[in-house]
Amino acid sequence: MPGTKATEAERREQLLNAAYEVASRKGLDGLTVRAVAGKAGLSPGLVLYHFKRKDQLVRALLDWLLRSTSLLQVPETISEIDDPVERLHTLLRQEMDRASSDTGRSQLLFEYWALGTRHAAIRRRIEVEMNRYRLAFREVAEDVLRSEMGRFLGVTPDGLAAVAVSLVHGCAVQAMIDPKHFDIAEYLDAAEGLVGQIPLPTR
Amino acid sequence: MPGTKATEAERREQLLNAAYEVASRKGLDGLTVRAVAGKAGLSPGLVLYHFKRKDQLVRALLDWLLRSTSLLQVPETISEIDDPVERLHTLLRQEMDRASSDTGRSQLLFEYWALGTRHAAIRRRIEVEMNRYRLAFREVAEDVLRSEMGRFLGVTPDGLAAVAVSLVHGCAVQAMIDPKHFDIAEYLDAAEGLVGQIPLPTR
DNA sequence: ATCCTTATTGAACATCTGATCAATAACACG
DNA sequence: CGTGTTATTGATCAGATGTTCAATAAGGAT
Repeated sequence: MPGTKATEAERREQLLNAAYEVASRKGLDGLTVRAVAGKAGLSPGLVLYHFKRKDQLVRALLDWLLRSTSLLQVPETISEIDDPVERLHTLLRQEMDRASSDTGRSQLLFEYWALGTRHAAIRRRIEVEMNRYRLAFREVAEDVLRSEMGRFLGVTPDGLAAVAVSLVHGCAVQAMIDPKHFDIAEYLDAAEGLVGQIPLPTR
Repeated sequence: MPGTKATEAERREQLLNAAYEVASRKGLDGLTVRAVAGKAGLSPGLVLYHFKRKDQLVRALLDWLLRSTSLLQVPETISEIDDPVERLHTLLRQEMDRASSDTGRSQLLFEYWALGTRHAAIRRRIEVEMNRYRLAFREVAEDVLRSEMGRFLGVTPDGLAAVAVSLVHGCAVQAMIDPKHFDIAEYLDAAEGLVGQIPLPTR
């Protein structure tokens, strides 16, 4: 009674897509072997044939998530900007917009984040991603500090990068939990106003 | 075979204490009726006698958590500070220190936060707490903007307050997930350096 | 002492979960 | 066409979990 076969890669991808749909609707709690199988129109046994245990499916879904949105990409349009402060502004703006629009994916990543608190394997995966993210900001932060040495006394590139990361995460989280009281434009203005008080382009 | 009785309030408190111990060790996933009963040395049936359903226990534990650390308290030592910028600095420092030291409680709150994404009742509870928190910062933020009008163009009190909240949460989260790469002193300096570039007291 | 309310117990039930596995058919290959 | 490999199925198991409930005793009231 088996159905048509498929290559390992194809089936895994199909199952991961199903897993994402399930998890993004029902959360990580609702992510069950049977639910994934059902969503994919396949049998429960098959899910565990391709992912030996459930936690391997959960980890694979996290990898899939991170792969399908490599978290920070600095497009040429940004790296071409001359003024470092304005470059940081633009980068922050881009990331906050993305984080606060992509609510579905952000929610799921948020759940993984909380899960990482207890499960070392998940935590490690998130650590490296967070590092990658922070380092991308660090480069721009270095330029900012170099170009305006006197202004930021005692501020290190790492510190500034960590703060930038917080601003993005904080934006995503507040937009997720309490969208009504959260005005993203105001938030952006405040964030940019802090990181170098330069008359902003008309808004 | 029943054991000694207790008043409703006492038993609830005892069970909530047990629930906290279980949840802070095993996470919200590990928070099970039997585990709570076991930790309290009572029977599983009794847990559901006092909290009719499990999700009521979960909600009660969240209330208990929030009650036992009313999230932001502005002590007189802070409200007495004259300079608004320095007042904001001190408040930020206090909150970041607390958030990054109290890791156990912070972790649990973080899990509730993620849970709120899916469960409206939890989310609402967190919303009001987040509002309370943000409003406390808003007052100080207003003073800062009033005292240095020219410096922060286009920055509103709400925006600045939201950013301050992000800085605290971001600090807590980064300290939780990746304590190795997270230097809190650097982070503090960077955050303070942004919120008003004033020569810091020697560090 | 006796009664009555009720807090407490622990067994039992129903459900859901991850996991196992023998049976089966799809497919590649000779 | 025949044969062997293996992807697929679905029933099944074992364990955990939330919830119910009859039985029981504890403690206050009379």
